[in-house]
Amino acid sequence: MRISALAAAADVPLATVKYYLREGLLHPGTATSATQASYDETHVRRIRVIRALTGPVGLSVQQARTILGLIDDPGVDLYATLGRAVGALPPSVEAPTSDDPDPFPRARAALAALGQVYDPQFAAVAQLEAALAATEAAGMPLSDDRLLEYGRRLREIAAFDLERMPHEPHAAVEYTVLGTALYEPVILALRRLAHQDVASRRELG
Amino acid sequence: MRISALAAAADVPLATVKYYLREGLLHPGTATSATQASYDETHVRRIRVIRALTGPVGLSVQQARTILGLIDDPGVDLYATLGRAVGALPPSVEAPTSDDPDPFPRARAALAALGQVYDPQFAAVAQLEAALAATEAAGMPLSDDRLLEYGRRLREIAAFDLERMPHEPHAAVEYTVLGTALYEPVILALRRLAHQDVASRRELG
DNA sequence: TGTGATTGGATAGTGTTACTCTCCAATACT
DNA sequence: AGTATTGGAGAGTAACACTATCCAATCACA
Repeated sequence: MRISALAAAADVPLATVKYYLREGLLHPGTATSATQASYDETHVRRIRVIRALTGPVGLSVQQARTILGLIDDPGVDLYATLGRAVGALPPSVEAPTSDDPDPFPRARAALAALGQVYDPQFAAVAQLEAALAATEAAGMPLSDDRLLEYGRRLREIAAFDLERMPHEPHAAVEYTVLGTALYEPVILALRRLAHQDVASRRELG
Repeated sequence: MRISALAAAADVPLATVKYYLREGLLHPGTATSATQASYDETHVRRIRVIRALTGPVGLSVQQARTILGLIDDPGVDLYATLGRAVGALPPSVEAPTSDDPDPFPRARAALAALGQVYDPQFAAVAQLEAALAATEAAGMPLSDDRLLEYGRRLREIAAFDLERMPHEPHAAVEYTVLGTALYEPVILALRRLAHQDVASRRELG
């Protein structure tokens, strides 16, 4: 398959395929001559993953490159790999100043209330802190009972996710990293739709 | 309070306050002379909401303007207002061609499986369709049991949200619109952290 | 009452991002 | 033989969220 066939198969403009190659999101084809290379199904699949990540998931090309890099070449430690992947996911928050004795007061309190263990280095802690700070700044702080409700339901979802994790290490990384990112838009859409469903039932009942 | 005091109180650059005024995200102060206007606490709060929406929630200035406009001036119909608000939230998906007999096959099947009623005009339907299409394109389609699990937990969360909705109409709009947007980053962060917590318990146990 | 700072407002400039366009010489097809 | 397409490089573009510069009209204080 030549580059124009690849572009057609993945349904993206040729110039965009060239752009992904240049940016290192897409692995080069195997060169068959000085001005020709051939591409295969792995390239088509890769482009589809790139579009999924930069589209619904909302990643920048830079973030997508990081995520894809982790899948292609995961470290030995699945936990550390997932940590790096979560750090690349939006919302990106900058690391706190290292001399701050309590950089995440809201997140710390919330996780304590939930009884959850966590690694303060994990990017999601800073993300939770920023999200909680935003709710307060906007005048709608997260109440304790809401935190408990959300935390409980999301832990049930997380437990389900982990039950389905493949055993083979490479597949596990791909499942975990892509599953974290790809299912998030589904979760948000389902909550928005559930609001509508619950509201309509309440009106009628 | 003059404009520089407002900028200091809300902790944003003065030039940015002027930008928000120009873009219509922030209501003008009351003019006290040809070159002076005075601002109050409502302006400070508004800027905080703007920063919350354009920061952790990840809205563009354009999207934030739409959301804020709906809160300021909601229609008589809460349902329609929420629908418009959800349409302004990312991920933005374009409306399907009107002559397509079945524009949302995946979302339709998913909502049928969940037994949920929905309005096909509701933007979240198109968002769910795009999110499901992305999972398939990336080679990780959402299985039926996962859909059921996610749908059930999110409906529980949605029911909780609605229970806490204020009765006064204006407060209800603000709660619903801001609550949908502001709590989403919290939900994603909590899922990411729950993965870590559940995984660590599993290893130890 | 002078005088330096600040104001609201308008206009233009900046850096980033995700493409998109244009060229090019070197093949490939017919 | 001649037209078309290729991979690759470079520059261009449009949108975005500020940010900087100006300006004449006040204002605040000495």
